[in-house]
Amino acid sequence: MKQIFVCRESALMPRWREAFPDARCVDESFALEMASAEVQAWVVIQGDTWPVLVRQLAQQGAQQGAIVSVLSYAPDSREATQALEAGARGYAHALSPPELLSQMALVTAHQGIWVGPELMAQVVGGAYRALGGEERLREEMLDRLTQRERAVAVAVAEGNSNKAVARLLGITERTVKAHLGAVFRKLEVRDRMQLVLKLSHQEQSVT
Amino acid sequence: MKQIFVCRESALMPRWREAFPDARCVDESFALEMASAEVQAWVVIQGDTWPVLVRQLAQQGAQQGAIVSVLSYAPDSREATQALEAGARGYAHALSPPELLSQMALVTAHQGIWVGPELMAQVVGGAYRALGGEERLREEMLDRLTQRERAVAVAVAEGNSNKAVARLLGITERTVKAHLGAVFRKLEVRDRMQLVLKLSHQEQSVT
DNA sequence: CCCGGTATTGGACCGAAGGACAGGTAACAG
DNA sequence: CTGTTACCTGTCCTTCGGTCCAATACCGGG
Repeated sequence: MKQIFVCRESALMPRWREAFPDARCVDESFALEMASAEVQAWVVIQGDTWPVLVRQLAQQGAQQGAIVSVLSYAPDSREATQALEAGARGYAHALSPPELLSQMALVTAHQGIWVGPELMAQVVGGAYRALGGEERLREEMLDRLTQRERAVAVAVAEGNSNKAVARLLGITERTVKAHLGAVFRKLEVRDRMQLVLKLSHQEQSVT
Repeated sequence: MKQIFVCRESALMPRWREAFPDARCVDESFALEMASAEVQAWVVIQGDTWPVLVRQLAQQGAQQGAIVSVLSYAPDSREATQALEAGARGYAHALSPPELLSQMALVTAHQGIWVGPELMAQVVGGAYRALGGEERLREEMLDRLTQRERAVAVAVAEGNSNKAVARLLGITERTVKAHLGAVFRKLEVRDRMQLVLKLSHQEQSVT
């Protein structure tokens, strides 16, 4: 398995050499020429055209292209998904220690995906929500409430004021407050803000 | 690295034994007892409570739990994301060949994710839409604001009170209100509720 | 029949939120 | 120099949100 880094010679980090002593450093066009299933390519992010390169490297022609991993100096979940979506099998910080790079190489060479636990959580979380998984969590929350409380909670979570909810349900604003109080206790939130955040997606930051 | 299959003895497939001759077959409660970082657990999907089991196995107490892989007789992308979201590191067809299972074990043991190319494409696709699509809209909103307004807006959208935002940014609560007022005008929302809904996802119901 | 949960409402109280009005500085374009 | 814009602060004032302490009524299980 040949290792090649796609970047300028000057941008090559010593730790990469450390991880793969036999690695070569090539430019984009040359990388495309030698892309094959026997090659592991490491693309260092610069500019915004890297997804194109990754895509080309990963699916050379009809069959299996190179095994592509993306290295970023400022990793984030959006970039990670973008990389995976383009066909990369690995995504990590460009300054990751050599041992980690070796591990990535091992994993990706065996049809695995390597992304790093915290980023993976976000990537998967995104997919989970996108595929309707969040509905289940939402239901799980809501079924701990009574009918009325549920109705109030949903209405509030849609951005309605207490008064508006009262009109909607044909009850007093006072009663809305009572139900809402119960909802707060049961779902363990402080106020309607936290409720909205809890019911929409799970990423509230406790102050 | 110990291999354990979580299923009834009768449900154990010969090919699993082939892949891991030393594997044990245990029930759920026993699996939970012996879950640790040195254990690789294979959960065979049956019923609809498996995500709970996976979650418990994967994050045993505070630290690292077992390495969990999920085997399904009817794999699909929703189930795959659900598995990953629950903390599983692998997801494959229950009738996968022994070599593939070994490969999965290798990959997952090294912090990798193994899902299978075609399913991975769908999972990532979902994440891409979820993270990419919404982010763009969100950015579009925010770049109509000044630096300070943006900072206030996101802080509020995370559920912070005016006072908390003031502390966070090192300014007066009054100033927070001023910026927030500007944000409301520019984004055409009535209050912080609508702001949260507008910035988190696009589904506010105008009353 | 009593107890507990649900649904409803009342009043009072206090803090948070948001608007109105009025200032201040600093930077920058015309 | 003047007008504009971002940024920061202040004082009122009103409304909204949330909690505490009540009360009444229904309904089902022990």
